[in-house]
Amino acid sequence: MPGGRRLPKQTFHNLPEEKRKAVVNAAIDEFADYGFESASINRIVAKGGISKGSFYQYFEDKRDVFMHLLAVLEQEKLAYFKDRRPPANHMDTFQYFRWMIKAGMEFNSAYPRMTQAISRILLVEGLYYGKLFGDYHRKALDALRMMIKGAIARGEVDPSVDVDLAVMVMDTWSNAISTYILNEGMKQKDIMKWVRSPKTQEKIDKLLYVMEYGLRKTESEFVSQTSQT
Amino acid sequence: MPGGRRLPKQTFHNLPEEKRKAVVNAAIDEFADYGFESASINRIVAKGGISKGSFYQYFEDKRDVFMHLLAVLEQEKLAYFKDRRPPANHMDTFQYFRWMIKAGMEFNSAYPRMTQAISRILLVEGLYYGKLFGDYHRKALDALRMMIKGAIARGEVDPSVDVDLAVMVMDTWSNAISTYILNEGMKQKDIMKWVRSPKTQEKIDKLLYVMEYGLRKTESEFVSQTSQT
DNA sequence: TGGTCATATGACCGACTGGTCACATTATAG
DNA sequence: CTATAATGTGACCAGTCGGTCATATGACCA
Repeated sequence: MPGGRRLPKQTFHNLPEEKRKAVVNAAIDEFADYGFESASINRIVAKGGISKGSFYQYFEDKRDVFMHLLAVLEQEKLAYFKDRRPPANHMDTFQYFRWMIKAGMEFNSAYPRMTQAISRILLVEGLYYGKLFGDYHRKALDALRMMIKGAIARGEVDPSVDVDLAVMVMDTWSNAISTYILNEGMKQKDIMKWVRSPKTQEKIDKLLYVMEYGLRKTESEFVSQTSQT
Repeated sequence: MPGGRRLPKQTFHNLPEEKRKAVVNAAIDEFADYGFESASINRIVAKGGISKGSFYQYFEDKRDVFMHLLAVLEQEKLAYFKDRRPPANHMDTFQYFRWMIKAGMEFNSAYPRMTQAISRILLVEGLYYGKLFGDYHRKALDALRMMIKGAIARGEVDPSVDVDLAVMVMDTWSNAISTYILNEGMKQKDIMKWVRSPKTQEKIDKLLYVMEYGLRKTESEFVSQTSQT
C-alpha cells in the first residue's frame, strides 16, 4: 500500500523519551477522566507540557493520539507478559480462560489508569462510536471464538455447544469482571494487594465458576422452555 | 421539607400536551444519539420547536430534563404493565426473573429510543457520572437483593448462596441482555417481531439458562481452586 | 380601553472546542 | 560563520457550548 504512513508522525518518535512519556501520560489521564468525546486536546497539551502546534505535529487528530495509546498498551502488555506463562502446559480451556482473566487483572491493577482510559472508550463508548473502534472488539471476539472452537475440536467442550452464545457469555463476563475490578479497585489504597487478596480472588473464582458451570451444562441439558405452567 | 420544588417547573406542566411531547421526544432523540455529556440543549430546543429561553423556563438545566425523562419512563412503564401479570401465581424465583427480563424486553422493543437514551446514560455513562445517577442503579440492585433474600427465605435457593454475588450476576446479565437486544434489535426492520421470534427467544432462554444453572449450583459445589496442577 | 402579568423569544455572553498558521527558535551542514 | 531545514509556539480561527436577559407577545381583568 503506497502512502501508508505511521499514525503518530515521525516527529513524535524523534522526541526524547521523557517528553514522550509526559504526553502519553497526560493523554491517559485525560481519556480516563473524560472519555473520548469530552477529552480536551487543550488540557492534554497543557498537562503534557507541549504547545498545541506541537501536538498537531505529533498526531493527526484526537483519534490518532488514542490509537497511539492502544499501541502503547499492546507494547506494555507484551513486556508485562513476556515471562509469564500459564502455570501448566495442558490446561482445560476453562482453566486457561480463568488464567487469562486473572493475568489480565494483574496487568490492569499494575496500570489502572491506562486500563481505565482504554476500556472506558473501547468497551463502553465503543458501543456507540462503533464505527471508530468496533474493529478492536471484533478482533477480541474472534480470538474467543477460535478458543472455543479449539476446545470443541480437542473434545474438551460438548460439540453441540452454541459457539456464538459461548463467545457472548465469555466476553460479557470478562468485561463485567474487569469493570468490577477497576471500579472497586480504584477505591482501595493498594489495588494490587486488594486484587491478590484471597477474598477478591475467591469472588472472581466464584464468578467464573458460575459462568463455567452454566456454560458446560447448557447445551446438553437445555430444553426450550417457552411454555410456563 | 419547605422549598421543595418540582423538578420540571410549573410552566412546563402548563404547556399543551402536543408541545410537551415534542420537547420530550426531542430530548429522547438527543440523549439516545449523544449520551449525557455531549447532548446539546441547542439541538433539543431546535428539534423540539421551542426557543432556548423557554427551555430554561421549563427546566433548570440539562440534568433536569433528563430526570424528567426518567419520570416519563416510569409512567410509561406503569401504563404498559398495568394489565400484565406473571402468567402463574406461584413461580420459582428464576422463572419470575425470566418473566421480568422478557417483559422488560417487550417494553424496550415498544419504546426503543427511550430505552436507548436512558439505559445508555444510566447503565453505561452512569459508571463515570456515578454521583449524578448512581442512586438509580443502587435502587435496582436493592430490589434484586430483596428478591434473592426472599427466594432464600422461601427455601427456593440454597441458603448458603452468596447474595451479593448473585445480585451482581443477575444485574450483569439483565444489562448484557438488554444491551444485546437493543443493539441487535436496532438493526432489524421490525424490532417487536424480531424480539418475539422463536430464534431470539431461544437465544435469550439459553443465556438465562446459563446464568440460572451456574447460579443454582455455585455455592453447594464450589471449592476454592487456587492451586492448579 | 388600558393595565398587569405570565410566557415566548433569540441576540448575546464568556468559555470552551478542535484545528491552523505565520513566525520564532534551534539543530545541522557546508 | 552562514544557509538551510526541522521543530516549537501560541495567537487566532470558526464553531459550539450552557446560560442570561431585555424585550415582545398575548391572555386576562378592570
